[in-house]
Amino acid sequence: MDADFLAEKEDEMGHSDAAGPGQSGHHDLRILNAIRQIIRAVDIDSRKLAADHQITGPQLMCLLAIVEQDSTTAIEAAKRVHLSPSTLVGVLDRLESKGLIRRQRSTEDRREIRVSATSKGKALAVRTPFPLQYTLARAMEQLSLDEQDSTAQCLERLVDLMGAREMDQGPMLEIIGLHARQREAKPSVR
Amino acid sequence: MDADFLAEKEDEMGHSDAAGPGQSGHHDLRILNAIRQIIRAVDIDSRKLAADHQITGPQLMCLLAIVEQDSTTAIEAAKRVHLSPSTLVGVLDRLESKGLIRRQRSTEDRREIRVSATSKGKALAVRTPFPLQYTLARAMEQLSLDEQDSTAQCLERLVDLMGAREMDQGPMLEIIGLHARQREAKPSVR
DNA sequence: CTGATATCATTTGAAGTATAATCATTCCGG
DNA sequence: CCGGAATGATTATACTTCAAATGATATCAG
Repeated sequence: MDADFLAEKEDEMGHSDAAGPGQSGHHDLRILNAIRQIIRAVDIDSRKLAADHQITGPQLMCLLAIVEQDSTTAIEAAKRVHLSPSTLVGVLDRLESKGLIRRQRSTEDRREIRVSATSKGKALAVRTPFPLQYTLARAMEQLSLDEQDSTAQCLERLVDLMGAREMDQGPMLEIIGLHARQREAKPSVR
Repeated sequence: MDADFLAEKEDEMGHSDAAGPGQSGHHDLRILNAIRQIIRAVDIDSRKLAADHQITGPQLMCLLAIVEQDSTTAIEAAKRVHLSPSTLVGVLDRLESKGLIRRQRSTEDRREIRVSATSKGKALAVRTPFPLQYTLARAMEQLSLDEQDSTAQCLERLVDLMGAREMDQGPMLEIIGLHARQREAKPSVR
């Protein structure tokens, strides 16, 4: 499989799980590789969604979050869709220029911008299918419900593990830790 | 979990999420949501990698693919790293401007550009761990080998189902012995 | 040989994404 | 009340990513 051409290098570097000589060390790289391909597929499909419905995946996600709440602030919406505020601004710009949302400066706290969906935006939100991109949807069709569930769990756990880490520690600390690991070839068993 | 705010809407609005009979329900949405968070985490980590090693994740992936082949064309490299040609050009531009790779017009077929790593590029490729981003690496550390494997299988199956693989059944062999070549610092250009 | 077609690399244009810096406003301690 | 810290939104900058259009070259049919 494709990941192998990188996995080999990993072994040489003495990275993680040195448990299996020559074999077991490349799970993480396999995963990264798979993720990159999934990223690409999702991105490509988002473009198709855009061609069909004049709205991209991320835009639809944001619009749905806004419709759902009737009115929110940018920061609040950003948290909801797991995007940074600055990213969200760009998405909101595009949604606004399409007339799907509205921005109004809050009267109480003039720093805030209240964001709400226009009737056009609400209509689109109702009419447009979920931002589940086509290829992913097709892939899901081929899985049993149990498999879908386990796939979801698998990914969600990954998200948990990644997210939980990030909150608890200073970024510098974790980087230093990783550097140390490079040299030690420390067994990465939990 | 965060995916709920969308799953809820689904029920409410009677959306049947392309995957078929209503009850396959939120699995796919959970998955899409998880994927988006993973995308974000990988992206954020790529920035940390860049801060530490002056090279981003995608750039390093491309550089590794180039180093490994000694010399290749843009199209060939693109297939190898699962990127579109137009995407690759940008990455190559940055690698070239950092002096890590070299571009030379092929003499036999003047349409082609032979891409090869400079000694500086090779050195960096050997020295830099691998493009496994930090947060993902940490997440992996917390999983048993079995869990890592099942996670990898899970993602790879998804990739397979999505058909993201059909594009590249290219030659991914003769990779063994990559580091041997790297260590020898053999400059031979075949 | 010539014109049509295919292939390779690149450019163009657009979107998504992040961090860091900036601007405006609010809040709060003295 | 005032000045600095905190907060919300945005801008600036940079990178990744794609499809579509372009330019240069090769290949092939006639």
